[in-house]
Amino acid sequence: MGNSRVTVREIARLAGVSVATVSRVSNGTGQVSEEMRRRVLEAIEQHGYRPDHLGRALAARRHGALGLVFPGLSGPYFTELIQGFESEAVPARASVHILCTHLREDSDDQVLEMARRVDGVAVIGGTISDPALLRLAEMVPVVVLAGRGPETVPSVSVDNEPAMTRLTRHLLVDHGLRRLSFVGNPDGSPDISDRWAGFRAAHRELDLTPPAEPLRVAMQQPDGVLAAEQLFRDPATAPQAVVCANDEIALGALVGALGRGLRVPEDVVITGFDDAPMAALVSPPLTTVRQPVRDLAAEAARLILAAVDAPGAPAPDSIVLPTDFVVRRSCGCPAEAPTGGTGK
Amino acid sequence: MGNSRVTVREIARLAGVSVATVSRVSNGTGQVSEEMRRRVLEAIEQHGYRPDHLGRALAARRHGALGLVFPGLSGPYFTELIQGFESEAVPARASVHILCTHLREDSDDQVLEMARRVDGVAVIGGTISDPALLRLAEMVPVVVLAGRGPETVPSVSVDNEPAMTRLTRHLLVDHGLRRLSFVGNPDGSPDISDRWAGFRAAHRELDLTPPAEPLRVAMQQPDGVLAAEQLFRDPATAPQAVVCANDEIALGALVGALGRGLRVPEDVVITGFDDAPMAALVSPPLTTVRQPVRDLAAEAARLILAAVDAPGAPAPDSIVLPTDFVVRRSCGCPAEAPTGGTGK
DNA sequence: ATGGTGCCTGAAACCGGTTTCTGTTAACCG
DNA sequence: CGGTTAACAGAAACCGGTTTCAGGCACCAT
Repeated sequence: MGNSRVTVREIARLAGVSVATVSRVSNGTGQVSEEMRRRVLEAIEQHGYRPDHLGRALAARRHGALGLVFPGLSGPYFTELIQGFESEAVPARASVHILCTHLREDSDDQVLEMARRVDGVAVIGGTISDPALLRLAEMVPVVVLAGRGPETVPSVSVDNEPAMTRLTRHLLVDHGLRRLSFVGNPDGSPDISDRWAGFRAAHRELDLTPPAEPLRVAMQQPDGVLAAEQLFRDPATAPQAVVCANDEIALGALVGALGRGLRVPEDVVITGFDDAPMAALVSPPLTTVRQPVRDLAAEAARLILAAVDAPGAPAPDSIVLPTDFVVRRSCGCPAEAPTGGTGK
Repeated sequence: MGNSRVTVREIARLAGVSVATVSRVSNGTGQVSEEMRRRVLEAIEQHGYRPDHLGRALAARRHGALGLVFPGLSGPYFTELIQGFESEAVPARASVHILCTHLREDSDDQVLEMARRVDGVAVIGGTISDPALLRLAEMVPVVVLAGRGPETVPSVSVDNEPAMTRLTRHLLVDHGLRRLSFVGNPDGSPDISDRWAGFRAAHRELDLTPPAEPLRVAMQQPDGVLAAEQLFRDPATAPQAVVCANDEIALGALVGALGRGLRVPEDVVITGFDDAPMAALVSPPLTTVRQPVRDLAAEAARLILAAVDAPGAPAPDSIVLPTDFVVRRSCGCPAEAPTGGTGK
């Protein structure tokens, strides 16, 4: 029993019926008499028959799988994405394929290759080129997750730019800070690019000149530590506030700043983006922007699943989810102040 | 061009040859005359033919995919695992399916279902029941990653117990500490169970009584913060050293301790396990045990791929990789002392 | 001229399912 | 009682590949 080598024809022979009947019983489709059903179910039960996924997939011309493509895996942000995506895929009986391109030379080809094994793909913004994205979209439904693609490819993202503008404005206006540094690489992903744009927009609103360049580092805690080291090396050029592209960097920067004996927020203000679980737990707690990461990925999965089920339907509109500005102590506010959304 | 709807028969018709010849050309198998090959390649090129993965998989009775099963995704440890696994799978042209069971009721069934879509599976220790593991092993090659399964299922892990014994002995003997707390849930995974065992073994070696119970928390930074809160609430019962089951917890505990105004290592010693990138960057840097997480997963992937290629071969032996004891300042040592392996 | 040998080629079977289409049977109706 | 219809079963085609097997042909040695 439990032998996965047993096929429809085998069951059909044992139950003394045709393969069509076995298929009908095992799928609950069509009309089957009580007597036949009983005989078939008995044979299925007795030999532990389970229809082969490949045979079924070939006949249905459907893989029963969704792809998720990353540049690289790092930090709680990505694990949240995966789990949000999975939470929608699994109930839909679709398995999840993942691919980390590591921004290798052949990333585009790898993604195209993956597309031939799944029914739809979500690509993290900034992972592959736009032309590749378009070719991908010809093959299977695609959505860009956390970022934007070409006009015709739907995407799911948050209102990065206004959120970061609001945060930056808070530092400039409410705290009267002037020398701000932005830490993160705008070329690394559309998300960061938007946040950098929001950061500069807040400066221009107030007729201030934003820094010409961000401090380009990767997105993890260690990168934040290194950034702090660089920013605070020379007290003369040290910023009053470090606006980090995400919480991971901010947490690293905080550790780095405290490690150098600086007080936060008295000597330097530090802010993040994401509202990762640690953000509320460090001392001082991190002022940041909460974004619904899991929902973001779940929404992407839903979009793809819908497109798979309704082929030929027009590509859905892009979705922008709202964020919340979360004021805590690392910006210099006395305590957890009231928060408000930035969504329209 | 690029149309994925074109099939072997279509190409065969266009090139005026049989499907067998097309198949031979596209796979480079068998003997084909130069003239035929040219005609077929031309047709393939012209119509952008790429063999369908499902058809091919069905004929080969091989999915070209490997599964990776987690209890849940969290922290750098798991992202490292995924990337290590992928680094072996991708060159072998196998895609990677992931499944987070979240320790749900139907975890076992979900994993069994996954097994029908892949050629082999790696299961993180402690994710599913032993009976399920055995049934899984009847279906496809399986290895337990970071943990142990039933005798007959090969596993890949590190020498957790001796490594933790060595670290604990260092605290007890070299630093003369006595009141140690272990933070982590031994029931959560075999890895942690072994580390807890190693912790106690070090006490018994010295005729000391280890704590009866660990402080059971989950494995992420926030859990470490909460643990610190609990441990240091009452100064009378506060431990002299906090031995954490992994670096994430230790980092959280460190943040929590510093946040309460405690000095590390003067007031309390904190140690980790993993040697995550942050371990070396915090102040004080974390004394910990380095384990080759990526290699661990890569090794698991290699084992599975070998088993898939050589069906019927006896299950390989389990593998235990060595670790390194990394002494830094959080244990009270003055600076980065010489390190040494614990592997046999 | 004959038989043997290798190289190519294509028809057909196969992988394991689903689905269409045809045919049988029984029930129902006037 | 004859005719229509609905319910059901099975043969065969299909999904898109690979592989076996038999045959055709050129070349070589006898």
